[in-house]
Amino acid sequence: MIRVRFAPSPTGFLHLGNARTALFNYMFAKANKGAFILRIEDTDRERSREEYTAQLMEDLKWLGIRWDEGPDAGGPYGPYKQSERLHIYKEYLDKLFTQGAVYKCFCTEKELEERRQIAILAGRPPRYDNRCRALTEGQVKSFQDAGREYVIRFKVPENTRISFNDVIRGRVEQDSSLLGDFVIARPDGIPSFHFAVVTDDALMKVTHVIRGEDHLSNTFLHLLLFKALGFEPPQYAHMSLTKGADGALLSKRHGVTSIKDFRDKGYMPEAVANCISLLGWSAPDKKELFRIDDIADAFKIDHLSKSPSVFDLKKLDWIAAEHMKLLSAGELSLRIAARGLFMPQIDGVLLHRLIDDIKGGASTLNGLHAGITAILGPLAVTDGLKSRLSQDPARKVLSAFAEKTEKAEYFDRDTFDRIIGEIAEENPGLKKRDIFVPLRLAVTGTDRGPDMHLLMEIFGKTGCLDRLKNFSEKV
RNA sequence: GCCCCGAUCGUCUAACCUGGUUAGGACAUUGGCUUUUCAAGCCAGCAAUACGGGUUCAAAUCCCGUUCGGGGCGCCA
Repeated sequence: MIRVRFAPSPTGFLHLGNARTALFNYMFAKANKGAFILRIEDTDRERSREEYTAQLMEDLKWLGIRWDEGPDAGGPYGPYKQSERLHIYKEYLDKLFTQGAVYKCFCTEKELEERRQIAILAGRPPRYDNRCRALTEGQVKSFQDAGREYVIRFKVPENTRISFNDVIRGRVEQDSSLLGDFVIARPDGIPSFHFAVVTDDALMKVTHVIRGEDHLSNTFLHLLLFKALGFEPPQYAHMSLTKGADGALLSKRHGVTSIKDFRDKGYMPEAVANCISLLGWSAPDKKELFRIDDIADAFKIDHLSKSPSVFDLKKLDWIAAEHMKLLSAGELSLRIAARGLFMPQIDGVLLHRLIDDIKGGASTLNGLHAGITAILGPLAVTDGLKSRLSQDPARKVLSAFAEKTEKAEYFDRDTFDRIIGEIAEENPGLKKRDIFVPLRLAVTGTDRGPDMHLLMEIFGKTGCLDRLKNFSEKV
């Protein structure tokens, strides 16, 4: 049985890049009928916050990602929060001590930092120099007696070629001599990322670790730990990272990048998920528009690109508009209502026709809602509008239209067409656009929008005349 | 600095593994059509194998180097 996990640390909002990692893990699990585990990596006590865990889970669910095992769902290998697994790490840490695979390091952070700077200046790799590894028992004892704090470091074997077969990248290798002895437990006994990850992946029987390329170099350390602990390592798949338009890794300064941001803007979850799945991956049939759950079964992990990709908001807007078109007006108004946005009070059938007419032009629910209210809401007569309509032929068209409409007994589609036809006849020089644009401007305040027939139907005879009158009074 | 990874249109990508394509698609952009403006839709155009060697009858594809980009070298994850 294939088992994968997504292991975020609750130090902020779920980011587009992390969401993408979660999504690929989810799809991989689904495609292979495996299990998807959510594990919260909250060993950084200073930065981890409980509310971020809740937010993380909410964002994941919003995107349509469900997990089989996790802090809330439970599961056979829990607990799924690292802060609740401290006793487990302690057990394995003791084991490593017994084996002599680790040692106590009394270097202070300040010392370490100084030596790091010196190393960089001297052109040496800024890694730990392993000096506490050589401490005698007596030295260790006297340090401890003096009450000095210590961390636990793992003894990296010397001159060993570490290599593994990455599912996406193929063979990857490095010489262990380049690696310094790394910290696996802090003075308070809390494990470091490396130690917690390896222990948990092993104990949770994770078969495939799908994560960002930023962890590629860490994998060498993890492999060493797996070996020391006597566990079989999982398969690794390191995905390319996502960058902003400037080529730098996607971060807060690129603007809208957290899942919460997209949600707040009114993007629909299926569109966001669709869009980020296209970063570094393409569906076997080359389709670009889909719902994740519809294509997940065809997901192939080795189809992932090795090179980083740039997130393009324009493409998201297009995908989002396409998803908008796929939904019915009824569904769309439900979703808008669910956001706490109010719709103007007009006939439901007409409203739905209006939504169907303009939904393809919007990328977000907020945008769609704004479009609707802009059309139906009170008309703001701006100076720009005034200057465009206060001269002929616009002026003439408007007064002719008002006059004829006033006289008309009915105000339906045919009547409207007839009136337009008459105005055209009476003003031979005018193109149809010369008639429609002023009319649309006077009635809706904008030169773009849905079909005029629909608009006239929505406003009705009196509505139209009121709007025209309101306008002429202000000019 | 050292190590690891990568490189196809402006962007996302297909073709790479298993050498032979007019290097395909999508977004964006440009033009046209349609039209009840705009949008949408439809059609068309622009646009790429980073560079240099090698292997081969043949290289985007395999190999080496250069350049460029990213990541890592934390008591962050």
